[in-house]
Amino acid sequence: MNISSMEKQLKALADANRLILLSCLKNKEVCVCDLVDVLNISQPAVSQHLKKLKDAGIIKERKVGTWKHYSIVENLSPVAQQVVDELDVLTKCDCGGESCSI
Amino acid sequence: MNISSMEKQLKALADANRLILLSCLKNKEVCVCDLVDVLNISQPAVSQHLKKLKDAGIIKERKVGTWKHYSIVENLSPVAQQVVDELDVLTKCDCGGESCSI
DNA sequence: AGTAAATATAAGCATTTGCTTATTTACTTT
DNA sequence: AAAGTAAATAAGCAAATGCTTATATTTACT
Repeated sequence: MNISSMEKQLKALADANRLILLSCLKNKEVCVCDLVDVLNISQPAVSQHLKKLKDAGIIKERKVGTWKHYSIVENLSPVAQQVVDELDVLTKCDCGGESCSI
Repeated sequence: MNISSMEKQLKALADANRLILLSCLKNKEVCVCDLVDVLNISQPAVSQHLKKLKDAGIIKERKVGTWKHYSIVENLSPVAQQVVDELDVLTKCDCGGESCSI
């Protein structure tokens, strides 16, 4: 990987809120509404974080009606994979509530 | 590793100039004067980048007279190690010139 | 068609970042 | 001691970042 695409991925990863989002997404698909509940920031802020992760090729989205389900891409770069591996799974955002039915 | 120390390391790594510095330091010790020649930025700017990498626990310094030699720490965190592994060695900054004798 | 819900985008603002030039510190050499 | 060199620190500034509120877009439901 060249320096500039590595920089882009690292910039996307170098934020506590985005790392928490990735902890939520580790091993599962989660919809935006549930991710919003995890962080104490507004819905647009979460949306902007997700966009940054998506633009860096770290997560992908799947549209399901009005909802959007995000998940970590399959073939992550070695660096991004290592970051995700180091994160603890955050079960706080497991689905099951009435708000969202994955 | 917890989220906040991981964030600090990633922030230190998420910059093209600092990645280039790490490419120079890969496998060897280099003095500041030679690192300054590699990047097209001022000496103080390089010094600030090195400080950020040092504060994140990624590089260390060794004082030799008036010079300071920097190198990558031995027991790098898994994430930082993966980043360094992905970088190509930059031979441009190999010592040998008259300015610095490591 | 009209309303509601989920998400994205736009605009604005405070903080952080990365650079610059100027200065300071520490060491070496004469 | 005085002068020179290597590196760090200080101060200041433009650009980038992360948040906010407001608005737009898309889909679902009645």
